[in-house]
Parts: sequence; C-alpha cells; structure tokens
Amino acid sequence: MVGMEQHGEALWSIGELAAATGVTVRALHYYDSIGLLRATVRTAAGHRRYTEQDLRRLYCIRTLRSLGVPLGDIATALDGAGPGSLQRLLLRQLAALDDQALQLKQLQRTIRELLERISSHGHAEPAYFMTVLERMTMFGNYFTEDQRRELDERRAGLGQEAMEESRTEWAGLVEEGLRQVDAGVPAGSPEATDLVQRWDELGSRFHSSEGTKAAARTMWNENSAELSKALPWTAQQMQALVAHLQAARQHS
Amino acid sequence: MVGMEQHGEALWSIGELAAATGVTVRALHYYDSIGLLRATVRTAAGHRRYTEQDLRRLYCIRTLRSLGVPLGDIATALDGAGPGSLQRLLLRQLAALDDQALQLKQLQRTIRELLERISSHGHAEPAYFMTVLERMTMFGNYFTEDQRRELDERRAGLGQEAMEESRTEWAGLVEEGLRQVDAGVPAGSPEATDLVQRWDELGSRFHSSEGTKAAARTMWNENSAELSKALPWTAQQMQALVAHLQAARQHS
DNA sequence: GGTAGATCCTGACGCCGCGCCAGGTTCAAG
DNA sequence: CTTGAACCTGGCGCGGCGTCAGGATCTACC
Repeated sequence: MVGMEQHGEALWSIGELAAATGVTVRALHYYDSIGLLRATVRTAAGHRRYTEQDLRRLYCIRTLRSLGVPLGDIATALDGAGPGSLQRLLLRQLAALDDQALQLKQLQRTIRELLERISSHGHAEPAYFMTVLERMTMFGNYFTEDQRRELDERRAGLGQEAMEESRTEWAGLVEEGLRQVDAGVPAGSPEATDLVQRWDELGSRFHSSEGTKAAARTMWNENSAELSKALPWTAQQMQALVAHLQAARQHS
Repeated sequence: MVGMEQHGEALWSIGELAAATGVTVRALHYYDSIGLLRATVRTAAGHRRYTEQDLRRLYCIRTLRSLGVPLGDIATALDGAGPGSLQRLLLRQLAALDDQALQLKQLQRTIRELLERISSHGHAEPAYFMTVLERMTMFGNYFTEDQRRELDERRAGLGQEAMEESRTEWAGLVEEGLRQVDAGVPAGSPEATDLVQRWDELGSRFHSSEGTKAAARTMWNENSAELSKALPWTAQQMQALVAHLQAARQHS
C-alpha cells in the first residue's frame, strides 16, 4: 500500500482506491476533472494520492449516486450550505423517485393492455397505437396521480346515465369537428372556436376545482378511452381533427 | 395542407407532421438520419413529404418510445421479423420495467432509512454511508426480490439463538481478517483462502439452494446490517478488510 | 544500476436522444 | 418580385462514464 505509515497518515493511489471501493479508475479521473473529488495530494510526478477524508467523501458520493442523485446535486450538497442541505436533497430525491414509480406503474398497465389487445385480436392495428399514445401523453403531462384519483371519484359520482349522455354528446362533437375539417373551416373562424368551447365545457363536467384547462385534457382522455372500445373513425380522420382543434384552441 | 388531393393521397410536410403529432421537427430529422422513419417522398428541392403510412409508423414509434423502448429496438421490431416480434419486444420491456420498479422500491426504502437516521441522529456520519452503499451494491447486484424474500424467511426460521451465535462467529472472522491485514498476510496464502472459505461457510447457513456464491453475498449483507447497529471498526479498517477478502477470493 | 511489466498520466472519441444554434435554400402569399 | 416563414444540412452540447492511444513513471527483480 502506497504511502502507509508516512506522517502517520495512510495514502492510497488511485488504483488502490478503485479496487477497495469498486469505483473504476476512470470514474475517479472524471470526479477529479469536474472537481467533485480532487485528490488531496499529488506526487511530484503528478500521481494522485487520496487521503482517508477523500475515501469518506467517496463513500458519500457513491451512496448518493446509487440513489440516483446526479453528480451536480451531490457536489452542491457536500460543498454547499451546511446542515440540512443533505436532508433536503434526500427529500427531493425521494419525491422524484415517487414520481418515477407512478410513471412506471402507468407504463406497465399500458403495456399489459397492449399485450392483451394483441393476443386477443391477433395483432395491433396502428390506430390503436394512436389511442394509447394519446392517453399516455395527455395523462403523463397534465395529471398527477392525485388528480387522477379525483377524476375517477367524480366519474363514479356522476352515475351511469350521465356518463352515457356525455358520451353521446361527445360523439356529436367529434362528428361536427370532422364535418368542419372536411369543409375546410379555418381554425380562426367562429365555428371552430365555438366547437372548442363546447368541447371544453363538456370536459368541465368531469372536473370542477382545477378549471377548464385541465378539464379539456380530461376530455381528451375520455376521447381515447372511447376510441379504444370502438373505432368509428380512421387514423387519418382523427389526426386531422386533432390538428384542427389544436389550431382552433390557439386562435381562441 | 401540403400536397392534399394530389393523386388522392395526402402528404404532410415535416412541420405539419410535427404539429399534428407533437413530435418536434428535430426528432423527425433524427429519425430520418438514423433510418428509423424516412420520409417516403422528397420534393425536388429536398423537402420531406410524409405519407399516411409514415404517420402510422410514427404513432407506433412514439408509443413504444414513451413506453421506454430504445429506438434501436423499435427499428428492429418494426422492420425485422414479422409476427410476434412486437409481442416479444413488449414482454421484454415489461420485464425490464418490473426490474426497474423493484430497484426503485429498494432506493426509496434506503432513502427513508437514511432520512430517519439523520433526523434521529442529528446528522449522518460517513461510516453509515459506507454501510448503506455496501448493502445496496451487494443487494442490487446479487439478489432478486424473490431471493430476498427467501432469505428473510430463512433467517426467521433460524431463530434468535442461532442468529446471535452466527453474529458472534462472524465478529470473530472479522477480527481475524483484520489481524491478517495488520500482519500483512498475502492474499494468496492458505491463511487468507481459509478465512474466505470459513466466511462463505458461515454465509451458507443463511442460504441453501442457491449455493455458496450467493451465500457469500448474503454474508456481506449481514455484515453491513451489523455495522449499521454498532460500529466497532473504523472505515479504514473495513476498507482494508474488504480489499483483502476480495483479493483472497480471486486467488482461491 | 538496468530492465521489464505494472501502474499512472492526459487527451480524445463514443454512447443515446435529441435541444439548440448557424448559415444557407426554398416555399407560399401578397 | 419581395418578404417572411418554413425547410435544409451540419455541428456542438448534455450526463456519466467506457474504452482506447501514446507516453511517463513506478516497483521489483537481477
């Protein structure tokens, strides 16, 4: 072991440190280069010598890193503001992981649905892929898990009849949207903005406190859920409608 | 809309496709450059024109991508072997996500433990970081969740007395290991390999069916679990021991 | 004190999935 | 014909290292 018994302090070469901690030499080089873990001592020839303090710091770094914390955050937590900064970091990371876990659950459910669809139906038609995509992006971007639960409760509260009614109404809106697309109605026209407004109103029935914005997205979700059950429209029609509504929403 | 009504087919420019699907133009450029989604048509000036087939393919791509599938896998699944390849891909991805979910749970538990430790103890000493790191790397690399459960059951079955006995025995082994380190016993010597063997045997009590290899890792886990409760050794001693054992294991 | 082989150094490119310019060409509308 | 929007290609950048390449330096043995 290099430098043992010198001034009563133990010094490790980079290879020894790597072997002992399981971190690669390259990683240590990298940590040094970004200033996260500089070797306290350098020999005359430029070889790195690590102290026991460095070792302890390395353990902290690797632990946090294995918990998924990015190196930049580790650096600020270890160098920056003293007490409590580590705690705050861990709390943030825990929250981030919670988010990730929820997303993972979403993905797993979606994949299982896709697999069922494939095995029962023989194959997956592209149109179905579209509906899956719709639901995922809408869901992922606009709702937290809590909000999702709230929506489920609200839907349960509305009852079967109201749900059926809304579905018919929604189908009517889609039909009109397609008519507008076919007729070439411009996105800025009153017809189009009116459609968007009724669209959002219908959505707002399923959502109260959070306002119309999120409600519109809810409607999109109902949308794709319905589509997955019965697909009376082609992919091309749907994409045209999507584009039309998006454009109209920007104009209004 | 570009190219509408031409030969009865609809063609989209790259910007239109981007707006309609929510994919950025840059991403489409990238997909084109890696051959994942080439624009079927190019105008004389080199501008991309996408067909409805391209649109459908894009929906598939984005769906799989949002499910976490890497682009390379998507390409092989869409272009490669026909029926069943998609199903296999999804099954693989599902398995991968299951793994991720388990790892996430591990991480969350570990962070919560760390937080408890910090809040009850005022701060976290570096030595504790080391034990956390040990458990994580050992656990993460060598055990599946099922194996973990099996281990927990086995430990419960052994009873308190046997557990206590094993702990004392283990402490003895650590003491001897430290003696060897202090005395400079080489890793290839019979003393060292004998220590490793007894170490693994002790571990094998906690693990039957999977063999000694995994059992040794179990022992490592006990190791750090004990350390977290009472730390009679310094970080430096532990790291030296770890290195010694690793080296001896390679020699035997 | 010479030499071999292990270890060390710095510097550079590669990975993935794009984001984000820069500088030039082409399109659609008035 | 002009203007501004859309399009093109090509290049750098991120994070966290892995993986060479080419050279300097260490340790051990004769």
